[in-house]
Amino acid sequence: MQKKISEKEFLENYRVNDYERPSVAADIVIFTILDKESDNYRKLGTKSLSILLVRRGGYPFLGEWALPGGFVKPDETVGQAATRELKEETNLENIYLEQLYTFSTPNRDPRAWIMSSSHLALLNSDNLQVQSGDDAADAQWFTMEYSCEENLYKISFSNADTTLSTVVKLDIFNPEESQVIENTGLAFDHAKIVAYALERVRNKLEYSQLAFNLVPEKFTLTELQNVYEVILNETLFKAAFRRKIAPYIEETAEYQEGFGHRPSKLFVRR
Amino acid sequence: MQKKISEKEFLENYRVNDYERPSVAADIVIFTILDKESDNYRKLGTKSLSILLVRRGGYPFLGEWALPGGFVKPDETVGQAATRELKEETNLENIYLEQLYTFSTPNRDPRAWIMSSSHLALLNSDNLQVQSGDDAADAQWFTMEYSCEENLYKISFSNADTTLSTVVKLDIFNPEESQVIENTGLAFDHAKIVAYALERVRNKLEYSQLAFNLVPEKFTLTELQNVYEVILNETLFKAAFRRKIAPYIEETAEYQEGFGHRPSKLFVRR
DNA sequence: GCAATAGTGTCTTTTAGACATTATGTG
DNA sequence: CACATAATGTCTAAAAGACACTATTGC
Repeated sequence: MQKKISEKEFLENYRVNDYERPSVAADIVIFTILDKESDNYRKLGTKSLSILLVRRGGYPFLGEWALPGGFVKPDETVGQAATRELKEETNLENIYLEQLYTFSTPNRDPRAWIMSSSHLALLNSDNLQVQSGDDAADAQWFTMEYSCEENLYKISFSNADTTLSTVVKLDIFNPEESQVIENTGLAFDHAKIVAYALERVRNKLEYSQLAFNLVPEKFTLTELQNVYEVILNETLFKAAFRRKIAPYIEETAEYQEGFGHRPSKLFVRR
Repeated sequence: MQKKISEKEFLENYRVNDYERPSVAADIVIFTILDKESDNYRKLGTKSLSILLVRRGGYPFLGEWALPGGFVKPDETVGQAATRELKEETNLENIYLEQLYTFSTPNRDPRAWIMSSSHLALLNSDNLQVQSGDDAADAQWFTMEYSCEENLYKISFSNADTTLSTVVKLDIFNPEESQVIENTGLAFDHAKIVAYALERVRNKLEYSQLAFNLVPEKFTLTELQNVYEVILNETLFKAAFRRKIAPYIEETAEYQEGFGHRPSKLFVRR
């Protein structure tokens, strides 16, 4: 039957409505390393992994906190939608962005059949100087603390006035099958998405150069080491760390001065 | 405004048609290791990485070869859709399946706005004894050969009567932006998807236990080493290989006999 | 000078690379 | 018994782990 008509005719007669279609949203897990400045002029600040969340101003999950995101339009890819949302939230462009996973459990959104193509974005402290975008009325940075044993992620999120917490038994092969054991304040299935993003970052840190996206263009080796320590939740040996990253960095002639200790050399990514 | 109505009212009045929606398909890159038996009773067969492709019986891309797949239904996840398609194609269940990437370039399908949530499935030679499913009329195994230098993948696919080939400059951070430099016989953007699947398998082989999905439940260490060699496109040192995988295997009391050489012990995954 | 961090040296332990050697079933 | 593969031993080289030590700065 089909062979009797031309491809042109076929395409003109194609009826997209023969199949039910989902809405597709692009959601973004935006991580950065925030620095809590020290009161002691000698000491360095303490760093912490942080995430940008937006307060929901409408139903469903009114008043809870969600990942930034929005619906994908017909003239863009899911990645372009995420880039657009990122710009609207943070006013930033040229940010590291990678696709994470497409969450598609039929009832994950009470409104309708809505899939979430989730993304991971990493900002460095240079980026944070920039003010937030138009859509960011209720966007806030939360510092994260977590523990993870046998894929049981216990995560807490804190800002000046709020603390959220969640416990997720992550299924690393099939993140949608993860069990949300406890969850206070995170909307939708976003606890699963955040846990999976954290898992991804922890893993990729070890076999890729992801960490450079979380430090400024010029950075000290201690800053870079802090990124690893804060994400991996462990302290590393300085000498071993420097040996390991040596192939990926290049020293500059500049130094970071102004603290009560020996100035540190600034490096750039090779 | 929204605060004046209840969540129940909001959900009842939610109009999904306010936004345009794409169709979403689940496509599957199904890899296995095929064994070409040797004519010499002493010698072992030569293994090769292979992929299952289906010949398109309708427009668009009539007569070309495509990944198995189909549209996602409203009561299933993209993963469940992939599992269902896999069953229809191969008649197999409980197969290793992981989500690969969601391809969503607006014009990637000439019919309409159709995203592809692509998946990776791995079969072992036990699985291959099973006959193919109903939908598999034109499904065929192609053995693959490839080279890769600086993410330039040159891949050829061969079966008894056909050879396809493609050259893809893979963008590993953003696979949709990969350049298809040459492509004979693969439909849609499936060349990009296959190249990305191959990249994923090559990488994951090194830091995960993916390889065990490509050997039978009981396997010889040479079989397992062959999986690595065929996928990584390089020969490995036997002693070093065995040291490295020792923590992940457990020996059985059984041996594989019947060849003109010393029998090899059978192992299982730990 | 002291507190705090920067940067390096070095010893030990572990892991990986490269062969070489011994073992064994089947025609 | 010869062929082809199985399995292991061993020497060397490289990488990782664990500390200790020296170098600088601002107050």
